[in-house]
Amino acid sequence: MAPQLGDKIRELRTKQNLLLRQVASKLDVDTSIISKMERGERPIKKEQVATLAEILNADKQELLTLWLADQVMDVIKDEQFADEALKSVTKKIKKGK
Amino acid sequence: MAPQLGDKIRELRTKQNLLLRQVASKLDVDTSIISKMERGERPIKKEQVATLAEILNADKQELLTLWLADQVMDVIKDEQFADEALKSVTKKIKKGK
DNA sequence: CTTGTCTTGACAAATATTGGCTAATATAAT
DNA sequence: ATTATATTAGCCAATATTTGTCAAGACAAG
Repeated sequence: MAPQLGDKIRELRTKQNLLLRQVASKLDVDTSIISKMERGERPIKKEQVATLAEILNADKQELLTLWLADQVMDVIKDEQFADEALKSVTKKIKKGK
Repeated sequence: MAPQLGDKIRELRTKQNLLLRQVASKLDVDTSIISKMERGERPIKKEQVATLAEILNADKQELLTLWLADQVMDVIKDEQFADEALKSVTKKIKKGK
């Protein structure tokens, strides 16, 4: 199953032997913030995702899609009629909105 | 296509010849707020949807589903990879999250 | 022109979000 | 065990967003 964006970022970072503080300085935020982002404790801003893709040499589109999926999940988690609503939205956007 | 929640509410209200201020008082908000809710200019709170279903003798589940679809739309509108993200989320929730 | 309904915009108060700091906790090496 | 480095947790202040209230405007009916 598709991971959450935070998991993906941590995976990319550790595979390249980068430290939190190294990524943090490039992203210009405190180390603790990145740590929280990776663990899903803090939301990640869209522009930050793009920057992270560059820092980590990752596919920007892939990360942005994960990011968006996280946003959607935030909205529908714990919702009883999530499936119905998703279906309806899917239809709607296929028609060019 | 499924209407937005606001449209549906206005439809229900006018068909029953109810005035904004009548619904407003039952919902305990200012008239202007309802007006904006119906036109999608102000977000509607989840609890308010349930109350509105009672006031308007509508199906609570239907309204809540419309409400949720609106929430999702807010997130994905203007997003390039909306379809991809939606697909992934749909899969994820089918597996019981 | 008066009345009633609905809409709109401006404003302030309340709430939420954000990031930084610092201290605490791991983890690893010697 | 001590040192060095990495990560995480908690709290605070600044900022942004949301919220409701109010007054004024638009519009139609009589």
